[in-house]
Amino acid sequence: MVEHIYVQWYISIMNILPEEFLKLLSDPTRFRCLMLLLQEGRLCVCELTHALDDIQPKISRHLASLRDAQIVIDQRAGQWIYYQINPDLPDWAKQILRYTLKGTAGRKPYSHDLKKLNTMPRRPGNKMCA
Amino acid sequence: MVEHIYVQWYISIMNILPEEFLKLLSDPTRFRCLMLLLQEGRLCVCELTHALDDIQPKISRHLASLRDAQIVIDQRAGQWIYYQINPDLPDWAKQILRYTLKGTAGRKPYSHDLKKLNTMPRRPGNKMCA
DNA sequence: GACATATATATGTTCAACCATATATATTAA
DNA sequence: TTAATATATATGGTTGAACATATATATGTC
Repeated sequence: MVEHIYVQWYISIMNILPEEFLKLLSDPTRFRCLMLLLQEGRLCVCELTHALDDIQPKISRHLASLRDAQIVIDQRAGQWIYYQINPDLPDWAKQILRYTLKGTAGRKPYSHDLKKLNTMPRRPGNKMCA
Repeated sequence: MVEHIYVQWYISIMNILPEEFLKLLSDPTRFRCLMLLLQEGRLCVCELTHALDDIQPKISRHLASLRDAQIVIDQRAGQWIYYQINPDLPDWAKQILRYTLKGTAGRKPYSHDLKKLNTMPRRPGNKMCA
């Protein structure tokens, strides 16, 4: 007699509200993380910390808010926790990310972030993470 | 010898930053206005005020911030000032608006806003504006 | 004057930044 | 195996700045 309460959970990911989605995208730190994840697929906290040249608690906190909203998902691999954009994101949300990435093309912090990531000395998986 | 300073102005509209664009979209009031403008093309302040069922200074102030960022443009017609989405917006920004609109389909405040607008008693252009 | 819109000021709330600390895993050595 | 240490990530708690709201008032048009 109470089963109907749980039905909603199966489509919970489809119910991300545009207002919530845009709110989370509107923070520069979160946005930069998402742009990198969109291009790289899968990054751990220390990689994002290095790429954005910022402090770890800050990055971790923003990733947590993205995870709470199910915009990203996390996955532990040993010592590292990898984040990636939720593949079950509704199409409209994926398209927004895709076009925002176009908007960042050749722009100030974004292209630099990607360069910084790719020149990171010891990427995780190889011994230690910087 | 100083002409090069002014060259930048001609492409100023193309230089809207994704971070600025998303920040402005992240406010519910501004976002609801934009969704209506996207569907209706051209609306005055009193129409938006009626549709969102909110107070005029609030709507006006948010429209001003959108205008300052050149996301919308305004045009006076008698006592009314009409707003519309800037047709010179870069493609990525237009696409974002297009897909956010999809995200609002059948959602709580948005579909109601459009109904409220279309059932507005005296739309401007016809005598008085409610 | 009546209506439409804009702006000024004050107030309230949200939220990001920061520091410190906690948890978890890995590594090394005894 | 256990202990000690290093690395990776997460979270509490506080502060301050940004910003949205509300009220009042100003400007502009008919």
